Amino acid sequence: MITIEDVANFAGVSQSTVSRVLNKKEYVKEATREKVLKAVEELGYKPSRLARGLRINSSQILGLIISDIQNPFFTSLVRAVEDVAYQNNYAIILCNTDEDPEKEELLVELMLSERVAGVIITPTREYECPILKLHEMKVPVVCVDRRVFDCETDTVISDNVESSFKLVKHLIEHGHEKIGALFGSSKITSFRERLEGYRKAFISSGLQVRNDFVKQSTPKEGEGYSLANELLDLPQPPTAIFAGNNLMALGAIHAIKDRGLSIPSDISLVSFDDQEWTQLMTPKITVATQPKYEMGKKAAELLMRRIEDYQCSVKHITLKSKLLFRESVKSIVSENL
Amino acid sequence: MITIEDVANFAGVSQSTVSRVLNKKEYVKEATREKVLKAVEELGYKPSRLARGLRINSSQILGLIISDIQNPFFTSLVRAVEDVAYQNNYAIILCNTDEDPEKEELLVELMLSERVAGVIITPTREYECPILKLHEMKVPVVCVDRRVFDCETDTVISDNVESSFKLVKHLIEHGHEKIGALFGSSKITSFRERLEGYRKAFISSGLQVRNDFVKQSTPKEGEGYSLANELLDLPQPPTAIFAGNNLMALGAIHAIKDRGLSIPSDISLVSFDDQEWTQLMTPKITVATQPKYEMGKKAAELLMRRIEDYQCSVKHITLKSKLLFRESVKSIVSENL
DNA sequence: ATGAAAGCGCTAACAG
DNA sequence: CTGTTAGCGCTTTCAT
Repeated sequence: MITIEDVANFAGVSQSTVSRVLNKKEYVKEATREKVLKAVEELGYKPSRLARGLRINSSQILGLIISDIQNPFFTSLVRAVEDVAYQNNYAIILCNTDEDPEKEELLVELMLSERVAGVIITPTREYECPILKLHEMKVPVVCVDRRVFDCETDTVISDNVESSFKLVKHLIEHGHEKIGALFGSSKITSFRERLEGYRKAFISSGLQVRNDFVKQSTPKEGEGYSLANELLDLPQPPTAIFAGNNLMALGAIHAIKDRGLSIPSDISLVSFDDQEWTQLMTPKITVATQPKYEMGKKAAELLMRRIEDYQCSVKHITLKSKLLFRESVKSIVSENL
Repeated sequence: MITIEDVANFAGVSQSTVSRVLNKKEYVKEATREKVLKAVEELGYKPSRLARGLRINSSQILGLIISDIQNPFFTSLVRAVEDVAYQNNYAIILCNTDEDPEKEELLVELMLSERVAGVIITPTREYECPILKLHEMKVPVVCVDRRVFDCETDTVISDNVESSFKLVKHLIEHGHEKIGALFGSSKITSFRERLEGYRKAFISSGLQVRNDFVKQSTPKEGEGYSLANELLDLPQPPTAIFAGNNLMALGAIHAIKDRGLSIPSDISLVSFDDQEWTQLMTPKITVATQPKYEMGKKAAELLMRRIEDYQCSVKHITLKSKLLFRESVKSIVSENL
């Protein structure tokens, strides 16, 4: 492996000079600059990012800690972060928490161990979050998709309360009053906010929220399936289901199909995120779609900004979701007349 | 940040001793071992992976270079690699080539720069691949999903020729002779092999392969859409389409829908990978599904093995796909009678 | 079984 | 504008 010393010798200059031209921080005479660049080229020199990192106590790596890369919502987000990271000559280390706070903590420690330049994270809970450790070590952090209340952190989320409100309002306007809801834990702010939107929609319509219709668990497909079954097993089952994320929606759909029921004639359904299947299946599913890529991009930009200036003011960005009204909601107003 | 020196001082031993107990390579007296461990615990010491990496000239990081994380096929693969990597205390750096050989080369250089312990890659082409650079530097490499002919490398792929053969044979058995095919470039071995399977199916049935029915381009949805349109525009369009991957299938489906045609009554379709939408849409799509997670897992295991012993024998693993015959193929044999 | 010391490849004062 | 020098935090001989 060829080192900075080799380059220096080859070019007949000192290591510092090589370092200077490569980091283009200080002035170097044009002639020597060219000599060095030629040596670099000739020798095919690639700086050791490890050595550099050790010296400046920070690697050219960003940590990206998400719930699960297999959730297509996060996939887009990851891609966005990667795109801006690579533009800025950062690599990214990707990790999944699987919504497990202990795993999250281990991963944060990994990030510390790797001396990453910054981390983007979807925290598993709003309090007692390991982000504090990052703050202690002055590692730039930005939260994405979810918020955290232990500390002040740059954040990018979508308008959960509002999109959720609109989705449920849409159901209510179509005559639904018994609306089952499937959410992840309320310790995850996105779900707490969606639940809040759900409640607000009821209240604003002068309706009572029935807590037995609100089911919460791990926001995965399997849980969506069993919680939907619990709803369907109720003596007076809901006429519509509001799924708190795309995975739970998938579970709910399978639960509905497995009972031989159909959407929307037997039961209506709304959910989040415009996955391929939501528009390919019959009926097309009504969803609120978050600007996933944009969220990741903004988060990465906020992180780059804070890496440049650790002291800059904290920003909270809320991006708007788009409502896509499709075919999965049946109007049952006539039945009430 | 607390260092190994702090731990040594706290425990009243030397740095070497601390290093020894932490790397558990050499014998240390039980009593001192405990003292050190207690100090580590007390102080909350996290070794700098950067410093360690610099010293041993290799980080505890694996490089994972894929086409595009947004392709669900790769998503599962990535998850598998991550799972075994973390089990072995490695982190992973994730990158997308977008099928661009230049980008691939840059990414390989990044890996070299980061002194990753090994890399798993889906090469963008079979020859002139930057894997050679990795070999030069004796960095362990394993190819996944695709092969490479420039050098001997551990490889994990699926049985592309065979699964492709079966898929096309299935179409032929249902009376289809005009079968359009959508593939990525033949420089990508998986597509070359799938094309080979396609050809073999024709030959084994005593049929002629019509080259104007074989379309190749970037294996993305957009290209799938336009190539499918080219096929549909033919004076004698095919009665079935064989899509070379899930993205191109999606494009083809949209092309078909946009023309007001329907599957399978107007045109049959088969493809790869059991994505959610393939079984949620009507009709359910007949596919060959590759053991994605298993492929990633095997690849990661091969890599761990080669990291342990760089000289071990090269392995080529081919995993079996499963055929899922569903509703997207119409029998047209009767029409021929 | 343990300590002392050197050095991995780089950057950043500090001189000049 | 450029060179000298001193580490960053760790592992690894080499002694003892």
